[in-house]
Amino acid sequence: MDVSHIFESLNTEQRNAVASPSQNLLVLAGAGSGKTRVLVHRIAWLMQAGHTSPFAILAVTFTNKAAREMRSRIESLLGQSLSGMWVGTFHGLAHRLLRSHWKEAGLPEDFHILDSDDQLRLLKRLCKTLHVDEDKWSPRQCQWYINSQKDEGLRAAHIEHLDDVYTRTMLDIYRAYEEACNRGGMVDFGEILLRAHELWLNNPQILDHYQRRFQHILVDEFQDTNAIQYAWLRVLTGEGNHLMVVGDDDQSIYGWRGAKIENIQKFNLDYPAAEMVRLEQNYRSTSTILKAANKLIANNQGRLGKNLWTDGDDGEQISLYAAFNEQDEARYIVDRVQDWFAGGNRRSDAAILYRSNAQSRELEDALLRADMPYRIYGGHRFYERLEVKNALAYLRLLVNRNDDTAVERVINVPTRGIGGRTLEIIRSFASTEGCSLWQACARCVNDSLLSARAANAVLAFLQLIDALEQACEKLELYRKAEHVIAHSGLIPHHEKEGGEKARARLENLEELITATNSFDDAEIGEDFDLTSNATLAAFLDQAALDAGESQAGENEDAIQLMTLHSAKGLEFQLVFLAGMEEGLFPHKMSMDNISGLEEERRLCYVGITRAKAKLYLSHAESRRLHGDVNLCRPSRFIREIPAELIAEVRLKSVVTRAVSPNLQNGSSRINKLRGDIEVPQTELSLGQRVVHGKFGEGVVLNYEGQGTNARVQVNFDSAGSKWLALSHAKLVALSSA
DNA sequence: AGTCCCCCCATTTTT
DNA sequence: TGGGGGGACT
Repeated sequence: MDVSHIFESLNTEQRNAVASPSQNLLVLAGAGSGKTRVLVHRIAWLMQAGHTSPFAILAVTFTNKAAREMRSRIESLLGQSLSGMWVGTFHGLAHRLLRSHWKEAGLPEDFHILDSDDQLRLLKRLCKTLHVDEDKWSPRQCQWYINSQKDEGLRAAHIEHLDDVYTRTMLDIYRAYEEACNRGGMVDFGEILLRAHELWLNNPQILDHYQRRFQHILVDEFQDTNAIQYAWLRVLTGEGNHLMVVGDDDQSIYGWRGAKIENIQKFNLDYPAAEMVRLEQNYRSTSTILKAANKLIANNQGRLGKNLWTDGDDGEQISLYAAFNEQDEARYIVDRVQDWFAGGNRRSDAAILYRSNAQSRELEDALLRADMPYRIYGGHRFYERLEVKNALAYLRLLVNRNDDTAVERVINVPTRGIGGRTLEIIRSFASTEGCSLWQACARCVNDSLLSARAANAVLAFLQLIDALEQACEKLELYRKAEHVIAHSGLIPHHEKEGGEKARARLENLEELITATNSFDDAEIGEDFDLTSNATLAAFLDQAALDAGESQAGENEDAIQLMTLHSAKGLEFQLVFLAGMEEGLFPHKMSMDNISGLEEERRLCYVGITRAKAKLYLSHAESRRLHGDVNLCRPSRFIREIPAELIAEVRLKSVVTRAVSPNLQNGSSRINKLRGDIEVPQTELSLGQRVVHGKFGEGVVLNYEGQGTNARVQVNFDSAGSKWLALSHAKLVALSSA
């Protein structure tokens, strides 16, 4: 068969990777080097040149979005549908295994998935029951502890009873949590991976089956795998399996949630004969941007090593703006975006990236003032919104009455007179009898364990769910959703909140119906009966495992705002890295140890390499944080970029920054370059008339503090009265004429 | 049961 | 500075 079309658009290294005969292959793919392309073409190559059946291929990604994109790109390259091929996230694939082999995995057939919100609610209740001192151990902390242990592949029983209070307390809760999950048939995200791993260890015949089946295993974003994901892969890859992993150690930015950069750095230790292919040619950015990225990341130790290059031009210099404060920074950025848009470009080709979400507010304000459409990524995901989760809980009860999480959630939403006291009776009945909350409800009503009023209310709830199920029995999935939302009382309940909030909630409920309507059961395969409970259950699983991409206003031409973390994998013509300040980026929580700092540096590397044509860096000399003003030094990352690549921006003109090697203090250099704005501070006195770069002219009203802490209050003619840090405000004294 | 107020907290986020 | 959660009060 002619397979030349698979190679046509590839460079030499990409071809080497795609057609590699090695059993184990590590593709070290720099940013913008065609990583997904190589994966997609490799699969096409396996199928067309190697006559590999799609059934023999397993492709793993981290997000559902990446999985969908990969599948559709392979399909369009091959011009055929790939229904037999397993393409999905670690969680999605592991979940699929558990559904097929629930018995061997020690799960009930109707087990359901606990998302992080459900998990937290459960932990809150457990902490109460166990009388854990909430001031010392927050449920959030427990959640973090349990999830990190599971990420490491550890169950409570595996952990040593160290003699410190922390471990002991956490273990008590972990054990109680495991027990509750087992009793209720609940599985959290970490548990999905853990069980899937154990499934193979405990059932050699099942493992053998999948090892035989998946001759070729491909993993994307390998630098993000955590211990349990890696262990799962290790077990799956037996004697004869072929493993290809693609990743970039320089883009590992999720160490804080368990990702092990060592997995990629030490790949050749576990797979000794592994071949390594480097993809270093970059098709995204200008040479200037790549040089900056290369130099920056060279400061990290223990890298596999890689040097990005391009055929293309140098492009524009990187612009650096030293803002007076965060407002000035935002204003500057918005001005640049307006110029860009006025120059005939699309707003959506520009992105503002920042380290922490709190930074978005100031930027939003400035964008709003400038009447510039914007879109913020992140925030609550669709399926995690309160109203959506409420509706899903009702739907879950149709499938499984014994879903305690769902009962807890909606037994009194909307309010039907089942208060804390009643619920407490039901809960304790359930735990002494070892039955589900639903069963406890029914028996408490029958055995008259509740007051007449409470009993009526509980009965009404039970009857409501039964009635909903009956009405839904023969309906298609989206009709079910429609009916449940309409008759659960959720609409008036959320309407009552009033205002914009209520409107948004009702819209989301509508959106949920749309989502059920377009739910594509192709992914589950065989079962096409849209009215079956199985279809509903499959939808609910998908809702738990998929963030729900749908975002409002997706088609509007808007500038993109997001954290550096969520920018990974994306690219934009124009990129702003805002808040390049010590303590913010690198963040103060991560800068006191080498590994934290190096991860921050990788994050910066990710940010820089998002830019195709033009990169702006900015930092504020003072920034309001948690209410009070902080003076900020420019980020060390700015200094790690060669000075000749950077053009410093001043208010009215652009000057090229002088090349001055190895200056220890970046800000002193900056001040030197701005010598013309600097002013001897002794000239200021009360009543003195001054001019400020941003606020214009004003009169000194007051001052306090000394040295670097000195502040002056100035009453500006147009901007009103402000307190300014004297060492940073760059006030120029005017003759008092 | 619902509202209001106070106190505490404050990186990054996917599944 | 501001949002969320918990407790107390109506």
